[in-house]
Amino acid sequence: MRKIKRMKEYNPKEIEAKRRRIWDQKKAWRVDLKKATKPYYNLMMFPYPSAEGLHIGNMYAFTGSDIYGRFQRLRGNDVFEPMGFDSFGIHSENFAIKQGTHPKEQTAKSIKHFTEQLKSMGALFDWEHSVTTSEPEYYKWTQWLFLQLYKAGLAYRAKAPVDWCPSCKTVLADEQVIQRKCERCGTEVIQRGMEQWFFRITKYADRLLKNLDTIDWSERTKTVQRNWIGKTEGATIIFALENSKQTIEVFTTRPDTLYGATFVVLAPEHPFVSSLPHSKEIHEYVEKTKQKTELERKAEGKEKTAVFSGLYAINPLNNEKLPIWIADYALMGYGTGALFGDAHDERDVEFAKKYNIPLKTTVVTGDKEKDKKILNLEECFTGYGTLVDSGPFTGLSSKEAIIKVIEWLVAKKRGSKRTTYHLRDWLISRQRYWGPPIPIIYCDKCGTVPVSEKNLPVKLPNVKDFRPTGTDKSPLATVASFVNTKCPNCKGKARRETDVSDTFLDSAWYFLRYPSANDKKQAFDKSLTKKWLPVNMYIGGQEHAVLHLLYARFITMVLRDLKFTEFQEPFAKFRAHGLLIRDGKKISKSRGNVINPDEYIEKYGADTVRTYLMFLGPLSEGGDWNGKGIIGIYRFLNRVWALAQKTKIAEQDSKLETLRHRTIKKVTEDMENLRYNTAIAALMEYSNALSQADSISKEQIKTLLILLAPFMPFVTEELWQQLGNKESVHDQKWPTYNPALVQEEMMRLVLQVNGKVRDVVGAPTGITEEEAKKLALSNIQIQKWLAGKDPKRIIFVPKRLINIVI
RNA sequence: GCCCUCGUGGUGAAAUGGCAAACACGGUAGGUUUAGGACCUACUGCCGAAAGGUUUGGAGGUUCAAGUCCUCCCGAGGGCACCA
Repeated sequence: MRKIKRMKEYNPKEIEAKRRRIWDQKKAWRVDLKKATKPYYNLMMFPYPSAEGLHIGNMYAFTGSDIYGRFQRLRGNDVFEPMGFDSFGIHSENFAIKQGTHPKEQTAKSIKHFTEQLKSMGALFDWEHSVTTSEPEYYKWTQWLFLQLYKAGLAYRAKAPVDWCPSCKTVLADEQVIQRKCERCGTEVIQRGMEQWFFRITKYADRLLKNLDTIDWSERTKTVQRNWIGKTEGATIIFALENSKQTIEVFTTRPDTLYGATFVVLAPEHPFVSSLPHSKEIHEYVEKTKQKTELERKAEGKEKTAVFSGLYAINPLNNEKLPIWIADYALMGYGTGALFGDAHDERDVEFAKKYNIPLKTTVVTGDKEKDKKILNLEECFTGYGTLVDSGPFTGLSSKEAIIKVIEWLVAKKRGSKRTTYHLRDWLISRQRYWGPPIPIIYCDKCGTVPVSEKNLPVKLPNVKDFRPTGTDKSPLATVASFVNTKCPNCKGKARRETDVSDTFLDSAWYFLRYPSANDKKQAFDKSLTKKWLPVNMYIGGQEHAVLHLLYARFITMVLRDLKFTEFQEPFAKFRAHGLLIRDGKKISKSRGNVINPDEYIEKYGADTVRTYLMFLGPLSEGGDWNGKGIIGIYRFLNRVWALAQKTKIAEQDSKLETLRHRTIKKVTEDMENLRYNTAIAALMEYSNALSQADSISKEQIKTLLILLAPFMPFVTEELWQQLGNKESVHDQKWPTYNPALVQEEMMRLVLQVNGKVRDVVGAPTGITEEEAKKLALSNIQIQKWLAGKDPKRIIFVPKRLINIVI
């Protein structure tokens, strides 16, 4: 009876259903968060449950992360691997609009479908600690978080030029505008002056930058964040106005060129411009520029436009009179919104030429030919060089001059060192429906009043027409019962804020909620948080480098400053996974090349799909799914299955033992570095060797199953049980290797002549240089190539080769 | 324009400066099978009958030895961008 059962064929569908049932019953993924002694928080980026179902790209990312979690568990850690849903926000809302259903219904439906799919992939997800950002139990605490920032003076409302997406009908954060287009829908954004809520992330710019050196993240991701924060060192220079007490502050990274300044440019939005005596020409220019859309500006091909203000500034260095122009190539959002123009900046030169403003060379290279052109203004030199025609600074190098000019400015109180950042404050209000209402009340008497914490959550009302209005207001503004409220202060009539917060606020703290997911009294439990955070390993998409990952770091720093937590950085280790493509092309609905994971799981089982996805290439590089190769993995599983049915399990063979130890070493190292593709290859070699062997030991097959368990959780468990083991394969100890056994006794010694391989011979691994030389020089092939000549030099590389140079 | 990553067989890809193409897919031949599929064995970068030569986007360089390090160029992908 037993024998018949053992001989049965590999049937993934049956096995996976059975194993899932048993694991669910036993709650095999459960970890006691309070009692765990070796906490290991393995996090992956929770999905937006907005699409028709789990995308193969989601599965790729989750599998990569789950394998790492399973590996850590086998190494004896108490692994906490939660999963949840980022269900609030524009993604889910847009999908609901498209489907013609209410977001609330649609989200519930999507989550149900997603959960089913997620359960089929065989991950360690702890379903008792899941979060759904659109549930009041969750967003209550998102609102609480907003209030903490408000109280700390880090949330403020201000009127500012903001980016508005005409298609999504809401304002967007700076980070959500890519190439002046909406990150979600690709529509060109319009700049509008609107009063909006911001988080003061710029206050943390320096810390966000400096801390990057302390965390173990993919270097690529760090670079993107560094660039986004965009620290620039420079100086501000105070220009006095001619015949006036007023001054203008200008930002520059090149104070060494100040001596050669010939004009000053102000951004049209610069406050000084509006204070100018109103000439019609200036007024018209400013109005025209403001109305220009980005599209029109682009169509003009960056052609600079300007108007002369009629005023002059005085260069503090040499008292020269500089005309002040108003031009849209000066940007209010950068530096001080004002700049000085000189001959060592291409944009300045282009501008000066168009408006016939004189220029003056003050920096040269030292190359005579080149300098001739530079001095004649035939060529624009923007690099560092030596100063000429610069009064007391003449002869200095640019670098010296920068220091000296700043010293001079500071001494004369005409300027100072200054650092600016590309990073802007985080615009978090949205004129949409599907998000957490911002917990603020406006009272005519008391002004802006925060909702009291005990009255949270401010529940999102059920609105029939939830579509964006296109006005400056969220659909919530149309719900009188929501808007009209009492002032928490004076109990008088008051109005609620009707905007909701950005989805990225929901996801900026979800990892803090997971361990405390069922805590009704607080956002996160102090002792649980201390025990489990920061996250040990976070694997996710590189596309979130400047959005989610930056916001999460910011929120974590704020919470630490407010003494809620004790750590500055949320994710100790972060690794970005690559993109899964198909036949060399991006996978997208519009291309019609989407892959439905369900189909493949149905056909081959989740074990095969997981392993195939990881076999495509290194996780960090992504992979190219062409679907054909999946059969190779399926065959591999079948071979492993057949191998475990092998009855000839007997004594150990030393050759296989060497391979076993080598495989353990290779796989362990590859797992650590997320090089799953080569780990799988090594396991295939090991498995193939076992298949071909006459007899294999129990230890050898056990090693195979444990090493394979993170990749193929179902079939390894099934085979483990078939071998008569009572415990789960996933509760075993990761095998260790003996370094002494990794090395084979005999090796292949490569014999080279002048760097070319002429023969390969067997030799003892520990062969000495002398012995190797003898061996090589007596070799017939080598003698043939030496042709009687004496070697000039012999290079011996132990355990590898000997190279004879003639 | 600036910054980052990457270019290796028919395909996905391997390779601490030390035998290029591991592991797979596909292909060819053979075996097995009532047939199909599945499975098993051998071969499979290119030129060559063989000996041998040759090959990692291109051109140089360093080195006994370069896919790997350096310089320039070409191409692909990503990020930033009138950022002073």
